[in-house]
Amino acid sequence: MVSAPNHSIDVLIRKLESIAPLFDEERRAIEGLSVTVRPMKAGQDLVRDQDRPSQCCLILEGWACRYKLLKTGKRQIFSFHIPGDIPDLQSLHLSVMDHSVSTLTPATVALIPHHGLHELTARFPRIAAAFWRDTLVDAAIFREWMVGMGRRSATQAIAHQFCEMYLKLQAVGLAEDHIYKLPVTQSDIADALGMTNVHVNRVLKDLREKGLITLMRNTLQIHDWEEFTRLCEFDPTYLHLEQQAA
Amino acid sequence: MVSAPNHSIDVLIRKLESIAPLFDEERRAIEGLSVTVRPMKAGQDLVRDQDRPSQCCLILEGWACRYKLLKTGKRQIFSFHIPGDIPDLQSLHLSVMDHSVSTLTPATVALIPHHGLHELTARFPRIAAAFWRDTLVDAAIFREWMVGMGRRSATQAIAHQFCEMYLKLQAVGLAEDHIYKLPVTQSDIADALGMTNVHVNRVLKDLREKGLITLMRNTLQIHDWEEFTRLCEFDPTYLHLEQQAA
DNA sequence: CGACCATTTGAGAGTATTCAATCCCCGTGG
DNA sequence: CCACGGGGATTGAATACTCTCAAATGGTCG
Repeated sequence: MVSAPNHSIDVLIRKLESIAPLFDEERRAIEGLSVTVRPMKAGQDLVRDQDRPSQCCLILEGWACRYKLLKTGKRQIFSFHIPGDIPDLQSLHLSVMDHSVSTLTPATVALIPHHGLHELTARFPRIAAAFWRDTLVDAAIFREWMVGMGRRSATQAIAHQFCEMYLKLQAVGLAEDHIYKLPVTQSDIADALGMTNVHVNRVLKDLREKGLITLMRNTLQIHDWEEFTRLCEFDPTYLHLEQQAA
Repeated sequence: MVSAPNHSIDVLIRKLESIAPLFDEERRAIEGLSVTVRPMKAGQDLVRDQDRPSQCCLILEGWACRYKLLKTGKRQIFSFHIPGDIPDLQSLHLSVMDHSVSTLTPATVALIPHHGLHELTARFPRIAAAFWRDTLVDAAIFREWMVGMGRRSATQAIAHQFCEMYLKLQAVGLAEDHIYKLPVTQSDIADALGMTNVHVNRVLKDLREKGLITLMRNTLQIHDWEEFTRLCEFDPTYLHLEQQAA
């Protein structure tokens, strides 16, 4: 754990500015947040179910996920998170965690105390609105995952997941040309989509054999974006990626 | 469509006060919102996918749901809504709807213009925070539904759904003694849980034969709450029903 | 090289779906 | 008052998709 250089929080400013433009004063206030930067190993919990956190985790590098474990040991993953995300932003208003957050890869996170965020959002309603909007997009993604689990075939669900990941990564400059690093295991994907790792493996094999994707050493390439999105009925509206007017 | 008597919005004030206490000034400001009360038939859309609404719908009476239709005609229901809910509150910050909202029963709704809500939340950050918190609970419920679809057996998923509905209805005084009116079809339940109506029917039959529930003429009774919640591993934490301190 | 984890493959079992057909309840109209 | 009509509920039989259990293969790091 080291003291934070102020620019570590730039990734948050960029994220918020992708939601709505910020005034200089607002930007300075965000830069003034006191944060603690912490390196993490893969598979470490950032927050646990039933915790009552006093800080939020901003991901600076690496991937994380939100998940819940059932008594039977089954795991359901709710979301994947990449740099710029604050997976536990909800703890600002819901005191008890109803799920856990953990890293999927080695990662760097910035811990931001709640009181700093509370002051920030109270002083700057536009920042509060931007955070709120971010949690609404989060919820929209949850809904789309529900569609995948409830009403799409396994193939469509996985393809849809890959499309979503591509657009989210592209939005923060971590992907282009329909190629990206996918540093998660097939079991992670299975737990996200409500399948078994065995079945995920078979679907991936099928997608490869049909020439739709290349996936090796954690790098995914979608060969024909148009065809791929048609296959899984991918409509990016729910990601609300277009810049929101002020 | 008739002009709104001010007290029609009381249901919203009660809802918000169940989240966080309000000052008199805040309460008066909410009462000052101009709203339009509209009676609806069952199965009518309140908002549609791709719409750009300029108002939100507060449910005064009846049930509604959020859903999305796939090109194949399959439907996924994301949530059920009861009096006091604003199912499309997200439209305040996300201009384009990524899903639809419709009534499930005859209903009364109050339409509240966005600009009124924007002014209200800008003037009263505590009200904004209460709304935000409400959308966070919404998202928590989405996550729990994901667990149901992804990692619970059909029986557990349905039982869990019934437990959740009971607590939500009880919280607004519409249920007690583990009995409540469930005015939705088996197909609605199926579309909510990602199953077929046929399978829902078989699971319900099984729950009845095991003496766990009584369900007739849209009235559900859970015989043994303790046993029932154990059966489906129901933990109400995710509903965040405890009163939040100011 | 060995340990460990992830991926891959096979075979058999189950759960849920599909496609119909029938039943039931309730409101409407004759 | 009762027949009719329509939506929802119920049931059956065959099918399909996914899971479970197991074993083998492959890759990476110390």
